[in-house]
This record gives sequence, structure tokens and C-alpha cells, in this order.
Amino acid sequence: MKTLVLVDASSYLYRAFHALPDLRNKAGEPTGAIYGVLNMLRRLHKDVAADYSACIFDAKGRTFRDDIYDRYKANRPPMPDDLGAQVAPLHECIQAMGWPLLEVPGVEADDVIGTLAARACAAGARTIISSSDKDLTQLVNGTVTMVNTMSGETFDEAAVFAKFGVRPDQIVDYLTLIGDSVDNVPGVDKVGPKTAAKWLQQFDSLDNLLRHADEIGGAAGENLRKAVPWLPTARALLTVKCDVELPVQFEQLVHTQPDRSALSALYQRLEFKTWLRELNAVSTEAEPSASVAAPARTRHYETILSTAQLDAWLEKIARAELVCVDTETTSLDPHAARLVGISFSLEPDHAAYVPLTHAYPGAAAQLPFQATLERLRPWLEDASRFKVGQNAKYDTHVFANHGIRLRGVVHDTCVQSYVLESHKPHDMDSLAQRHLGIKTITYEEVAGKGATRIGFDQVSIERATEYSAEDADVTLQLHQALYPRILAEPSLHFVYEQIEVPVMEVLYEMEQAGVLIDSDLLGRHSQELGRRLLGIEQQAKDVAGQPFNLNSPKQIQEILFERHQLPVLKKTPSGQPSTDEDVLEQLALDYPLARLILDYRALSKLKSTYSDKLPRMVDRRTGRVHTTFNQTTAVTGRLSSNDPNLQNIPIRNAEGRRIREAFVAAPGHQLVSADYSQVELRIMAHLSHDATLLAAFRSGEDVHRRTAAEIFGTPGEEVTSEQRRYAKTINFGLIYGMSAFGLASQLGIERAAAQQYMERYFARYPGVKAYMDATRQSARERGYVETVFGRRLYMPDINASNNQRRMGAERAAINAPMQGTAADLIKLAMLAVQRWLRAEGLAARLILQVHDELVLEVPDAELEVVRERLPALMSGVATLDVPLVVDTGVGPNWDRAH
DNA sequence: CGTTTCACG
DNA sequence: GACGTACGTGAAACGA
Repeated sequence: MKTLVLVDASSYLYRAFHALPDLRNKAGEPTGAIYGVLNMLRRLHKDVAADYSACIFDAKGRTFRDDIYDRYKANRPPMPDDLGAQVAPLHECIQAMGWPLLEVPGVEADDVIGTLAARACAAGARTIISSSDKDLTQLVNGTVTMVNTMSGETFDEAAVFAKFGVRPDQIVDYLTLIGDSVDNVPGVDKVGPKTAAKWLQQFDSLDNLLRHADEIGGAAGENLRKAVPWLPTARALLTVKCDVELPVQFEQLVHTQPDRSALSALYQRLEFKTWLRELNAVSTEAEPSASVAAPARTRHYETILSTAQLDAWLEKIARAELVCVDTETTSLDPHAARLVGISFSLEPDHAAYVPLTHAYPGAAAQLPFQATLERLRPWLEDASRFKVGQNAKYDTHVFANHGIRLRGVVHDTCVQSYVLESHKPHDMDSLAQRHLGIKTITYEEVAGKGATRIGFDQVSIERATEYSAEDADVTLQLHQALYPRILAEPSLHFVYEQIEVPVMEVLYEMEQAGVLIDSDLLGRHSQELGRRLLGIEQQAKDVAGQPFNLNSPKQIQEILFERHQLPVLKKTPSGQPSTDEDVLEQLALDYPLARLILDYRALSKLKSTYSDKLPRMVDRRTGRVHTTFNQTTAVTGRLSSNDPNLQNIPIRNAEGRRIREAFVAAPGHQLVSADYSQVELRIMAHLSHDATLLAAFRSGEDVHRRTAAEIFGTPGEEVTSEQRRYAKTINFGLIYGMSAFGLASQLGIERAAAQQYMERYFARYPGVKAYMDATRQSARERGYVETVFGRRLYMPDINASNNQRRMGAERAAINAPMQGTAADLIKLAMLAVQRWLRAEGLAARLILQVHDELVLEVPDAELEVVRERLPALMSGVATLDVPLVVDTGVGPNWDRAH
């Protein structure tokens, strides 16, 4: 017989909130009730073997009982803030633990429980209800029992009778007579548990009791007769509804594997230390299920220390169709890394490690470094010998650091994973776990972490072989698991083969090229900023009446909101008063100190992040700054840039643009910048087919002005600059899935006014409205959205029961096709530009990509032809329903070129 | 190492 | 009826 466990979670939440001490985490968030409920759930899960289970919460809002009786629960105070704050994190914990969670609007948790129990009963399953609310004993019967997991009390039919003196099927009548003061449902005056039980034992049911009402004496009898008109209503309120329409079948309520990473993050935030430790202990012991199921396989990992071994492997490698190659190095920084060893794999479970520069005392004699590389060079540099790697761009840099140009990398498992599931982690350990069920040796396990980390050349050759050969082996196996899945989907295959794989090489060359920085200019700028910061610091000290660290949000909070009692306008996610730019701009209207902090912040950011940092990032060999573009980080298909990030160089104000002036062209060269004009808005026009928006772009008019004209109902030439600004904000906001609230706060206007603007926008651009509705709908149904080129972007939270998460996913679903298509377009543009430069034999080089902009460093002699050709190359990568417009600029530095 | 803030598209 | 509210990144500084 199957068992269904139903948890009346709302009842426990209230019970735990009032029963437990006021626990809080460091951030001051209340956590006691969460702790209490989770503790109860853990016990229940351990004690009861359930085939199906669910946690049921009361949904917010009115229920049918409010329609029956307008005073229902009228005496109940609103939910205390400290309790309300615990609901969302509790939901997240419960879901991360693997419990199905139900919240059905319009009814109470009790009704959902009653309905599920009735269905289970009909299907021949038994039900255990876990609740602290005695009212639910009315559901008990031969197959339904109730347990109060907090007190340990259990109820079958006999136990109900023993406790209340009535049978479970009499409980509703019993409660009707007594009334429920908590829910503000009056019963019969002067009738309590004893009298109610006595009457029901005598007359069996409320109906029969009322037929004999005249026979009952005393004050209680008098009150019973008075209550007759009311009792049917009371009974309706207290009866659990067992025929609710539910979004699920009870057979779907299956407890799933816990989401360890989510759970770990939650326990960390809530500071449930014991459970966190337990979680970590379990996850390191746990055998992945796939490897439990699979027979243990023998792995053949070879350490290559002799020429004979190397020759044998080289022969196999030369014949293989596809070989995995992986490097071990001295550094994670691709521009600084030196080779320590190389591993290969050409069939699953077989791999070889070639140690080269392990340098600890007692290390075995290794093959000669340079001579071995030279033996490998022909194969490594041969573009027709196909290789697969995991993040092979890194290995390409490593070989380049030793004068070898790795060619023929036709596959990358990191990129494969990214094309299949951009929202999931792509590191090898995660991929191996997810796709092969293999728990790999981590880099940390081999080399340690933090201060105790050792260089890979200090790792023993035996251990290095286990680790590195496994990496090559696993990468090859991942390729065999992932690539067929890409081939099976033509659109994904296009994105992988025509965009991502070739872009890897363009990125490699851009990173190699680097960008020239005028360090002297930045140095002078830094000194000037330093002087100005000191001045502001002094003024701030005078105004505040005490010295404080202007870089410390915490100290600023103390000064502004405690010492000076300024109003708290916004709180941070952890509940602290916010001091961000929005808040300080508001405060600055009345308090000069806020302005000083704003000024300080702006300059301090420029100094530390740019003026001071960039000169330190100059590579001493090349004299240039070499960023790393990450191809698999941004879920939408965009690139990101790090070490240093060259995609967030200031531009929005004059002081910031001084940083851009330090990005310069080499002597005899110019920088050329080319950017797509309003590309995401054009993509929105293409995707939505909105006639008015398409017409605006096709006619080449100012699209924000056109929007303003439509919204404000004025001729285009009469649009004021403020109207245009509003329209521009709306256009941008739409791309982000903005709400009226967001628009209002962005424009600093009333929400009602913002609402009106949005309504007028959608009235004038009905195609946009329809597109957005359709996108949300399709995301809900399929769980993902797509770009024009078929890149697939998953929205895991699109059907989340948590409102905030679901709405966040809806906004992301609106934005992703536009941001993602723009990313596809510029990647295609990078390929077109690179291929053209190569075909023409030009020396101009791509050096930066900033989402909608390409920056090239161009010899003076090629300036004319590049500037002439670039816009057409970029516009021509796709034929959309709107023209793609490209603006270009030329200059000695990035500021002038933009 | 988490939090807060802010630079960019 | 209340709540929370613009998408996507990377990095610096603080402070536990």
C-alpha cells in the first residue's frame, strides 16, 4: 500500500514562530520559525517512509470562507513582520530539500490536504497528515491518520475518540458547537468540549441534536435554540473542503533529491551550522548514483617518462580521429602560465600524462622539456589533426607561451555544455558529475587551497598522473556524451559549429593582441584623484563632526542613520539601511554630507578600479594589457571579460572618460570603434513584427522621438527633450521586462503616471505587447526561450511557486531573446571581420568587444579600407526585418574613437 | 568569504 | 490585500 504524507506547513510555521526563541542571523534576519519547521520536516522525513509527500501552505489572499462569512478570521492580527520575512526563505529551503510544495489560492491549506487525502483514499493509498491543528482530525478514517510531529501525538479513529469523546466523522459537528475563537467563528454560547461531546454521544449528529433541541434543558439548551440560524454557516466554515481543483495529481508529489548547492547557500545565509556541516559531510562521501549503477571500470592511466613510451603514444595520437589534450601549468593566469605537464586521451578510460617540469626533491627524471615539445609540435600545430579540450583557449595560450601555436581544436566540452545548458555550471567537476556520474579529483584536492596551495610542479608525478590523465579521459568522455546531443538539435548545432567554436579562436587572438595603455597618463590621473579624495575626506570629517572611512558602507550607515538620524529610504537585501547612489541622491537634496560621499565614491572607484589597477596589469613582455574573455559565463550568450574587465571602462561622465583616453593606439596606428546602433531595440522590432516600430527603424528616424510622439500624441517635431528622455527610458525598460513601478522609480514620477505611459505605449505598439505575452507564455510551456539563431536559454524559475522568483524569470525571459540575439550578431560580426582581415592580409587587429561594439587597432595605411568596409561587414551578418546600423569612429585613443 | 556598491552594455 | 519590482556582467573595499 502506497503512503502519502501531507504536511500542514502553515500550522507549524505559526506554532514554531510563537514557540521558539527569537533566533536571528548576523544580518538580523529572523530565522527561528524556519528552524522549527525544518527541524520538524527533517524528523518526519526520517521517521516516515513516504511514496508521495508534500508541504502545503496557505496561499495569500481571500478564500471562499471570506465570501461565506465576512467576519471570518476578523480578529486575527496581520502576520507579524518577523514571521512574514521567514516565509520566502522557508519555501526555498523546503524546495531545496526536495519536498514538493503546494499553495493553492482561494482555499486554505486544510482544503488542499483534505482533497489530496480523499483522492489518495479513492486510489487505495493511505495518508498521513502532519499537522498541529486539531481541526484536521475530521479527516481521519480507516486509511487517513494524523500526527502532530512537534508533540509526537498521533491520531487514528480510536485516538480521536479517546481525545475528544467523539468519532472523527463527528468532529465537524463538535467544532461547530464549540466554535473556533482563533478563526472568529462563534459556536453555541456556554457550550465547550464536554457538553458538545455529551450531546453528540447522545444524539450522534448535529442534525439529530437540532431535531431534539426542544428537549435540551438549562442555559445551554436555551443558547442552542438561539444559535440555530447561525449553525449551518459555522458548520460550512469549519468543514474542510475535499473537492478542490488542484494543479497536480497526488501521484506527482514525489520527494526529489535535495539541491545541495541551493541548500548549502540557504543554510549558510540562515546560519544553520550543524546542518551545513552535515550537508558538506554527506556530499563528500556520497557516491554519484550513475557510478553506483555502472560496473566499476578499470582505468589505464600511464605516466610517460621514456622516449619509447612517448613514441608509442605519438603513433597512436597520429592515427586517432580526435584526441583530447590538456595542460598542467604553474598558474591559472593564461598569460603567465608555464607548462608543467601534458595529458592525452584518445579512448575512454585510457589516458597518458607526460610530466615535464615537476621540480620537487626526489622527483623522477622526466623527458627533456624542449626536445619533447619539438616532438609534439608538428601534431599540435597541425590544424587537420583534430583536438578536443575543456576550455581549450587556456591551453592554446599555454602552448603559445612556449612558442607553439595549438591548432585543430574543433571541440570544447565547456562550450558544448554552454550551448546545451548555458544556465548550469560548466567546470569539469560539475560536468563529470552531471553527465557521467563521475566524481573527479579536484584541483584543490591535488594542489591545496589558499595559503597552503602549492604549484603544480610541486605535486608528485604519481598524483599528477591520476589527476591530469583523468581530466583528459573525462573530457573525451564528456565530448562523447554532449556532442551527440548538440547534433540532435539543428539550431544548437548551428550555434555551436558556426558561432561558438570559431569564435574561440577569435577570442584567443584578441587576448593575445592585448591593448596598449598610457600608464603615465593614468598615473598622473591617479595622483590628482588622490589629492581630491583627501580634500573630500577632510570636508566630510568636518560636516560629520568625526572622522570615518568613506569607503565603508557600514560606517556611513552609522553616521547617516544613527548619529544624524536621516530617514532610511531603502534597505539592502540583508535588511541594512542602504547607502547606494539612489538613496544618497535623495538625501543630498537636504544634507551636504550625502553629496560629499557621492563625490568621494565616484572618484574612489575610478582611482582604485581603473587608474591604479590598469597600469599594474600591463604585461612586461608585451607592454600591453591582456584581458581574458569568458565564453561560457553569461547565460544569455554574451561574453564577459576579466583580469582585468575591459568591458566596463567608464564612459558615462567626463571624469570617467579620462580613463578611456588612456586606451591608446600604438605609434603609426589608430583605434577604430564600430558599434551597432540600438541593436536590442531593433531586435525587438524584428521579433515582435510590430508595424509601428518596424516603420520607425525602416524610415531611419529617431526611434525615441517617434516613441515619444506616439505616447504623447504630438507630432514628431514638437516632441520636447524631456518627452524624448521619457520615451528612451521606456524603450530601454521594455527590453528589461520592466514594470510600472520600475519605470516610475527610474523617471522619478508617480506610479500611476508611469502606468499610464506604459498603457499608452502598448496601445500604440500592440505588436510589442503581443510579443511579450507570447514570450512569457512560451517560456512557461517550454521552460526556455530562443534567440533568432536558435540559441536556447533556459528559465528554470519560470514556473516557480515563489512569486518573486517567477516574476524575475519572466523578466529574464523577455530580455533574453533580445540580449542573446545581439550577442549572436556581434559574435558573427567578429568572425566576419576576422576572416576578412585574414583574407585581405591586413595587419589591423580586433582588440576588444563590448557587447555591441568592436574595437580595432589599425595601421594608418589600412585606416581607409577598414573604415570603409567595417560597417557593411557588421551589418551584413544577418538579414532582419529592420536594417542593422553601425556607427564608427576613429581616433588616437578609445575616447576619441567612440 | 559574504556584503555592498558601482563601472559597463 | 500585501509584497516587490529592470536584464546581464566583474571588481574593489570592508569586516567578520
